[in-house]
Amino acid sequence: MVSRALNNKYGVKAETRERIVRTAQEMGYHPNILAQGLVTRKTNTIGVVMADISEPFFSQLIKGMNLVADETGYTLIYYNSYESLVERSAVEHMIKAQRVAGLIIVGSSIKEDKYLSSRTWEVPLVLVERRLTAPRLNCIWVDSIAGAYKATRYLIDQGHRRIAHICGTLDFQVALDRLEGYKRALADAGLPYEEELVASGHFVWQDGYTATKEILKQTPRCTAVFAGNDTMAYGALQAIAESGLKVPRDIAVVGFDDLEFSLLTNPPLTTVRQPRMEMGKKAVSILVSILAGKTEEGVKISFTPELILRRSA
Amino acid sequence: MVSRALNNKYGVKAETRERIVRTAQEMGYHPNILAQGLVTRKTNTIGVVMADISEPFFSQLIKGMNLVADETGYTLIYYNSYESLVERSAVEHMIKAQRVAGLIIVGSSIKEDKYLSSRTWEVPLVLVERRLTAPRLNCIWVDSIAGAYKATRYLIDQGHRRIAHICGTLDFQVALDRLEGYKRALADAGLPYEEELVASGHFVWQDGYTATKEILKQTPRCTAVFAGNDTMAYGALQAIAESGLKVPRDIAVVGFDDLEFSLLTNPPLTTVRQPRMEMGKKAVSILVSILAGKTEEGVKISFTPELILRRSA
DNA sequence: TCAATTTTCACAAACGTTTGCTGAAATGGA
DNA sequence: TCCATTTCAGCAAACGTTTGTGAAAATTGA
Repeated sequence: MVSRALNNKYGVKAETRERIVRTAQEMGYHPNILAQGLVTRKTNTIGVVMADISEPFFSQLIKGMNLVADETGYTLIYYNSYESLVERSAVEHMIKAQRVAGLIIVGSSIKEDKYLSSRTWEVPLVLVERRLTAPRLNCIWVDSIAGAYKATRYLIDQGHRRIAHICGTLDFQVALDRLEGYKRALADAGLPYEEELVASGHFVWQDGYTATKEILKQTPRCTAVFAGNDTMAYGALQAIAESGLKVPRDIAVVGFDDLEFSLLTNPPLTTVRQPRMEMGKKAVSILVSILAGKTEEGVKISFTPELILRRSA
Repeated sequence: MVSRALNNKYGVKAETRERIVRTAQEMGYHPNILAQGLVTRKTNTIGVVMADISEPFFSQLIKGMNLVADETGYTLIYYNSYESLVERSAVEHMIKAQRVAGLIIVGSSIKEDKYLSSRTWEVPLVLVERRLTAPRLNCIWVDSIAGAYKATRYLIDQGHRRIAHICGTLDFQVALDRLEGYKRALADAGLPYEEELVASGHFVWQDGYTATKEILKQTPRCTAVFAGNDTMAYGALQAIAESGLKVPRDIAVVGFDDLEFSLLTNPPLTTVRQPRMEMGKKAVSILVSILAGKTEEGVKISFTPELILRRSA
């Protein structure tokens, strides 16, 4: 019958199938996706949960996800969990009400770890920017420890001895990891870890700015700042400029992420690049592959970040 | 029965309804959205078509749309029409296959005008950044003519007499409008319109950069550049900096859009602000209102942009 | 108390697919 | 030619809702 013909199932002569497909085309037939979902008990919808879709960090990630979703015939729906804790209801909602086939959760807080790990979800979960050990959880992340190590090591190799670090919210694994990478690089170079050189922010411009202002008051002054992300590095650049100091002559600055705008700062920002579009693509393709039964759950993929040398360090 | 109780329909005693709702809650009941859509023949899905979701211009727009969609119980699905012409199939696809209840199309090219205007669509269409007269089409746009007029006028008032304009792709109404606003301001001030002071780009950084490099070669040199959007203004700033000239001392620069980064350029960019989040909110709320039958189709809403004075002009 | 009216409740059809099942037709081998 | 096997076609059930319809129950007015 028609359904079997269009879906390439058994029991239809090739010639008949072709005729059916052709006339369906002519009649402008499009299957009703709702009826399909209802009877097959699965949808072609993937839910994506992230903090705030408007943050520049996410744009390339989203683009990558959309690209692969288009190719594979899946539809993405986005949910903003502005405060991380709301994420819980977001997850339930997407699974229960929206009937998503799978879920991608970007950059959840470590506070959610038990929640995410403790149960087996009705649908496969892909965690981006997280590395959890729970066997059913699929994780994709950039090795932030290695990235931070590279950045710090580079500064040390350039002769810097007092290197400040503005780390992100420590509820997030990436912030912890970047701090860890910073510490290790220091330790490996035989440099002391000085508490007063580490400030904490929330990954936003304002915090990078304020933290840097504080750090600049210290004597002896640091000669380099490694920011936990590019946005805070922009704040650092601003604070340094206002202090009348020159980057990189007086102070070097290194960021993390390599946002598009980092090419355009003054001076262009040396930073650790995360392959954001690649990660987005990977997140969807892994999930699709799991949904198709081609891949076992429990995928763990780590990307290695790259230090991009520009003029700020 | 249960359905009527949960949906607040007639024929259910208040007390019974409450009991039903309560037990439904206890049982963790969530209605199957597909079955609902199937029988009511309508979905709670809104399709959004734009050129490229990863462009910074769209982020606030998306945020605003998501915000209102969440509130009103609608789900947004995004489609990137990388090349504008692909938009056609995108529109068909969303209506036919995805069964969207309505469609928001952001920044379509004027080449698509006949296509969009010529027929009455199965679902309501909201066009953002466009103003078309077709009676069934709902349009939301920023008055780019007024915005460009304000920007140019401001430069004139500051004493500039040779003002360059880098306009965007002239397939887009906003580019035409901004050029028009520029011309009108010139005319009103009794200044000549000089062709060689107008360059054309595609709204991207690189084009702003290249165009400015060219313009700077002219003698007498212009003393101000009005860019068709902020991204091209960033390119202009870069080109000017490389020429050894100072902004705003030697050349003033004004942009259009007021992207987040425009606060962080060197110097911070004077620009025409578009209320992007507001527009996103409005787009969805209008559409929802039309879908609910509360608003007649054919809505035309124009926002007035604001000139944000910073240090680049 | 009884009829008229209103409220409540349950049944069943319908939405547009997929898919198991059954019988018919075609094909192949002897 | 006939039986066994394979291929094909179509019927009907099921997915989980909404909603029209009609019966039963409750309420009202006289």
